[in-house]
Amino acid sequence: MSDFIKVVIVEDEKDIRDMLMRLINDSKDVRCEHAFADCRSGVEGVLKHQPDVVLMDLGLPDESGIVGIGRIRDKFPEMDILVLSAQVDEESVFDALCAGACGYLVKQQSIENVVEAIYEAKNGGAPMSASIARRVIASFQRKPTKLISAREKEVLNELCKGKSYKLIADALFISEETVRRHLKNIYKKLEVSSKSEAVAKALKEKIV
Amino acid sequence: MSDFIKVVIVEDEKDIRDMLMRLINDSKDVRCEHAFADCRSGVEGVLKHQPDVVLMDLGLPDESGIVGIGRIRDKFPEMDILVLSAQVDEESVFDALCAGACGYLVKQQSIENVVEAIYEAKNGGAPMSASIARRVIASFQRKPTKLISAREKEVLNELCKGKSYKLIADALFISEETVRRHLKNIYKKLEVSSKSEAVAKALKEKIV
DNA sequence: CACTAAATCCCCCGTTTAGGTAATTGTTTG
DNA sequence: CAAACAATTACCTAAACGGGGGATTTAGTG
Repeated sequence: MSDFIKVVIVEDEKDIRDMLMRLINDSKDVRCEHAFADCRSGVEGVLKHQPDVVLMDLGLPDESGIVGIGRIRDKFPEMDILVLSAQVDEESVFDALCAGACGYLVKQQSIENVVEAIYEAKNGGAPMSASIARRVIASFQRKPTKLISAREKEVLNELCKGKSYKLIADALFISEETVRRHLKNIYKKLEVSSKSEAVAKALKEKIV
Repeated sequence: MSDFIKVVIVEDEKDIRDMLMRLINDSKDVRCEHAFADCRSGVEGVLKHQPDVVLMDLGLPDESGIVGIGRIRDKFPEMDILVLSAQVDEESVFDALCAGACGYLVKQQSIENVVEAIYEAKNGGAPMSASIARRVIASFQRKPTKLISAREKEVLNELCKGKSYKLIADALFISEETVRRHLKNIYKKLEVSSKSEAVAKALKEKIV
């Protein structure tokens, strides 16, 4: 067993791949001996060599790195997978994190810090480029929804606990009829037509 | 207008407060002239002095820093609020982020890096102690739920779109009766008894 | 002061849903 | 191979729900 942090790279651009390898192997405590240029062989290589950390690109020629992350995750849930991508769109970021990445580096911003990020990942952290981190945090924050009134929000809140009309009525000390009326208004405002739809929308849009 | 990043501290322990102030005022580009020892006066001070960054403790004598964060957020949504707390429990972390914090530093781990974190926050980042960052990221990942079968997961998926039995049946090319049956099983497994409850649970527990 | 919006309560009616019981067909797995 | 489980369909009933009316009170706003 070596003392090095073993790294595998999956990245299609040869220049970047080589640069990453050099950056890593010039640093102490980390070592990269295997790098792959597409997703399928990358995943295969990762499963075979079982590194401590994977550096994963997203825009790969054969299939998205995101599905690769999922595959690796299924086999080795403890492995640290760091995304290193040029893509900064909402969907790529969150899909990658949902798939199991433990960090997300934007190529343009953080490629020189990749070794530092590897240390951080091994240290139980979650290295992210600043802009990514901010967006991740922002995703927790409720967006201000003028549409729904305060009282309606309370009703919606109870609804999201899965309560029936009757239970909501009890919780808010109003009649079942009033709950029904609020729900009608909420449905109109959210453009939905059932409790489950309303709950789904409310939770996804972080209204509650 | 000064060129300094203006910082206000809200922290009840005098020793820490003083140390933070020294750390900040010994660094360049940042300056702290106001510090408060409880939440209410802290919020008041923040609203009055309108700093660029707020350093906020959570365990304050009068009320939780979390409500303070919310109050500040309501007035100045663009202000960067950094939590600096000893509390590392799940609830404190996520409540603080939901309330509007843009970063979370664990006192024991990151107090020396507080100035660095302030720079990072002003730079559009979201400074977090390593363990916090990892937990934030982990919260995106679907927890492996053996309980629900693959087919049931599909049904649950459609359910989370707010569909009726009939529409789910159409979407999955099965009879309404089968949908009903799946739902019954899902309800049992999730320990719920209605569509909205199931949707709420599925989305909150990230089953879908 | 009139107007509006929010919150409250009421009725009706048809549809949807939840829970019970039962049965058939594959697939997986010990 | 038998047992267990997943997926499928069926029927019945009472309760819950969604959409359609209408009404009152209070608070805020032009």
